Amino acid sequence: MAFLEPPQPFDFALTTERFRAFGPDRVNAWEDGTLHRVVAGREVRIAVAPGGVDVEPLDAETGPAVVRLLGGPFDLDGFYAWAAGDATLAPVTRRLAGFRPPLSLDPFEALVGAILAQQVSLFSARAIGNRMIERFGERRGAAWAFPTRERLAAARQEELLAVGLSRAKADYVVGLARADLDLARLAALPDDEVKARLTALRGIGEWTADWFLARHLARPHAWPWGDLALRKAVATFYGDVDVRDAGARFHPFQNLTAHYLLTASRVP
DNA sequence: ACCCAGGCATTGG
DNA sequence: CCAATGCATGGG
Repeated sequence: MAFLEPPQPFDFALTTERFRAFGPDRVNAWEDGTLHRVVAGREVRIAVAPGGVDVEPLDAETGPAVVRLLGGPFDLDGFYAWAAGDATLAPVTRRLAGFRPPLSLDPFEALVGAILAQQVSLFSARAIGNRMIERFGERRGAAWAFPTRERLAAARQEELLAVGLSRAKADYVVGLARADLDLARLAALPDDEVKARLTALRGIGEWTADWFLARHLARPHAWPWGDLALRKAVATFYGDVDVRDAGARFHPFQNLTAHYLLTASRVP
């Protein structure tokens, strides 16, 4: 096992909590305290180590991917300094010190995962997603590679219904897979342009686009104000406020604020 | 048997 | 701009 130090501060248990919170995850598989994840076709194992993580195999391809997976790009120091001025957020950041919101490594995976999570509970979405991954993805050790865009572009609606998608979501997923849109190039565009390109697709609304900005592109200002769980979390911490407007209060750390409020409402 | 859960498109005001 | 409606599944 090779040692890798993500940006500090860093807390492995808090950062990986999301991979365990909603039932088993075939793509980010948790087994015996180790996170298993397929990167570029190979299984990578990630375990806690003093001051960082042990990664196997660690090379020029897996290292940067693992850092992103563990939320490396987020500016926690800046966030904590800013949050110290907010009487509600300050204790939350102290309690969750070192929590880095995990990032989706692949844009197609991020969008399909968000589509599956629309409207239903995350436990339900996870169960359906796991069945979809087992049918259309490929196993590599303890983890599964998420189904490729090409594979889902060729999927028949009936196959997707069989793993539990609604007819509408089956159409959304196949439509996205077949769409004439280079998902990797979205990373070069500003937030509102990314949202415009994505919401032009059937089945992708503002909520889905906001989570794509937040969890795949790590955009600091992403604020998924329509999210039901975020609405509850904001109500818990700030009372009866307009969640959409409240985003301005958290500028320029809306994304980290959303993740910290959500995790704080989940983790004792 | 209900009811709700980290939405969206469609239809009709 | 806003309200109502159907959607498929998992967990309580």
